[in-house]
This record gives sequence, structure tokens and C-alpha cells, in this order.
Amino acid sequence: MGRPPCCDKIGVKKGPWTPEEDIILVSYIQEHGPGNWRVVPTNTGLLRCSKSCRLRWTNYLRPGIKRGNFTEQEEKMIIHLQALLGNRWAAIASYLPQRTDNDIKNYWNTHLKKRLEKQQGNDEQNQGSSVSQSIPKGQWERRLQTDIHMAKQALCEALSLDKWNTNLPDSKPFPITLSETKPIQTSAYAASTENIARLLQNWTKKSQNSSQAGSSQSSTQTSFNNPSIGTSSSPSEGTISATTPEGFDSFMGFNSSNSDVSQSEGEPKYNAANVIAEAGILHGESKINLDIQMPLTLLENWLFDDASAQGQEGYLMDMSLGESADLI
DNA sequence: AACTGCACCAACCGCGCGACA
DNA sequence: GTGTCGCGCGGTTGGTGCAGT
Repeated sequence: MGRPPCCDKIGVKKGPWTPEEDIILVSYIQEHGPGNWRVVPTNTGLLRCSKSCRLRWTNYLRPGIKRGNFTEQEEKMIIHLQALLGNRWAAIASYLPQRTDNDIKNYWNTHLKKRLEKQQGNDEQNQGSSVSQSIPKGQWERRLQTDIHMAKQALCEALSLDKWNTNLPDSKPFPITLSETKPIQTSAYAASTENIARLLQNWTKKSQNSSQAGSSQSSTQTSFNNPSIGTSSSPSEGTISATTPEGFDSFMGFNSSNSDVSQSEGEPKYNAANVIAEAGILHGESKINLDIQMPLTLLENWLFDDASAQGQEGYLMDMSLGESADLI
């Protein structure tokens, strides 16, 4: 019968997204929330296919995304997880909630893979092939293990949201239940639109530089601190590359220099709360009905006991990944 | 200065899966 | 049980910038 194309190829725009398109998309999602991508192009007037819109949102515009500058800790995690899971980038990304699968995949293909191959070549030259010993488990077992973990994490996200909400000193950034999704997404999307504002800021700066070198930076900032789009823009964040917009970092303290520094000091910050908050809330696309109120105390205990048993510090790194530790 | 090769990364493409009628 | 639809995932491609010649 043949699968119909995901969208009408006629009149569909391809290639890089413009800042204007980004704003349109973010504005729409801010209003309606992510999901139902099928109708996004028609409702927004964007000449993009629904998949392109979804991809743009999940890989680039979604709040909470950390871009570029993989820390040493993150590198190790990716190497570990890739050894364990193989090229299941979405599963790997679930352990690094600030990173998208696409980002991790790219980083692996461009950096880590080559580095490891080089290193493996050296090892084989030095001491013969010991690589085969690094796969003690059957692949099916790995998958099973991963799927169990992912299922647990998904449950954990769903179950912990209310706890997370009540534990927060200021619950404003995380209004939790689905019946209150608007406020959640509004705050999250506000950060996203702020990102757009920063992108636009740099975009115009770049175009200004090309046409009129040396124009003042503050003027561009003020012109794009539109309250309807972004809320603030720190002057220290003025140097954003248009091709690799660092300004798209996450917005709640997971991001950039602070977390990088702490992680590079060997103390992994992927505690359960962070993972839950990022994966469950910021992604904003969980299919779990968070309004479900059911007697899951037993399950909750199991989940949180498990998380705490692994310890908050480095609880992700301790996942029986010793076989790949030698790769680093 | 011009050309070439390479690295990087955003975006696209095709397929599989689950939900639903 | 079957077909359709929407979404997510992984592999791949194409554009861009940079370094080397």
C-alpha cells in the first residue's frame, strides 16, 4: 500500500530555520504546548513539515537544552552508555536530560568515536586484542536492562512531580499537574523565547556588523528585549555565535559555566531530582498522564529506594558499566 | 588571495511502533 | 484483524566555517 509522505512535499520549505520561523514556532508552542505536530504547520502558517517543526523544537528550541561544550563527565557518560546500549541515542539522551539525542549522536560521531578508535588502535598495538572481553553481556540483556531502566525513569518522572513541586521552596517554576500545564509551559517557554530573543539579537548583530561594522551592542540588546518575547538579557551573554548559539543553554542552573565547573571537578551533578525535573518537566512531552492519582506508594518506594541506593552522587555512573571503564 | 580538504552540526529521510477506528 | 495516522528514533546528508597549501 505504501506509506504516504508525512507532509505535502509541495511548497514545503527545507533547510535552516530562520529566527522568524523560530519565533513563530515558539509562540505557537507557548500558547498551545508541544504535541499534535500535524497541525502546527497549518495553524502557524509555517511552510515546514510537521516533522521538521517537531525536530526543530526538540533539538533546538526546547527549553533546558544545553548546547556545546561537553564536559569530561558527560563524555565519560556517553562512552559508558554507548558501550552499554549501543547506538540507542534516545536512551543515552535520557540519562543526559540537558542533551538531545541528535547532539549526543553528533558528538559521538565527530569526537568520541574517532578518539576511541584511535585509542583502541593503540591498545591493540600495545597488548593485542582485549576488546572482545569488554562485552560480557548478551545484547538482549542490555536492551532489557535499558528498557527496564527507562520504564522506571518514566514512572519516576510521573510519580515524583508532585513531590518535586512540594519540595521546592518556590514552586513557581514548576507548577506540576497536567491540569495546570499552562503555567509550567509558560515559564519554560518564556525561557525558550528568551533564547529566541538572544538568537535574534546575535542575528541582527551579525547582519549589522556586515553592513555597519562597530555598531553598539547595547542598542541591539534593547531592541530585542521585547517583553512579549524575552524577559531579560544579561550583557555578559552578548557574545553568542550565530552558528553555535551558546545562548541556548538551559536556564535553571544546570547550564553553562557553573555546572561545567562542578562537573569537571569530578562530582557528577546528575542527582535524581535534576534528572526528574529535566526529563519530566522541561521536555514537556511526557505521555504519562500526570493527573493519575493511584495508590502507588509501593512503587514509589521501590523507585526512590532504588535511586537513593545508587546514591545521589554519580548514581548514573555506577550502573554496572565497569566493562567500558577501560576505554577512557 | 584563491583553492582544497576536513570537521562540525543542523536538518532531512526512511523506518518502526503504538494508538485508534 | 487490518489499515491509517502521528510520533519518535537512528542513519545520513548538505551547508558552513576553518585550517592548510
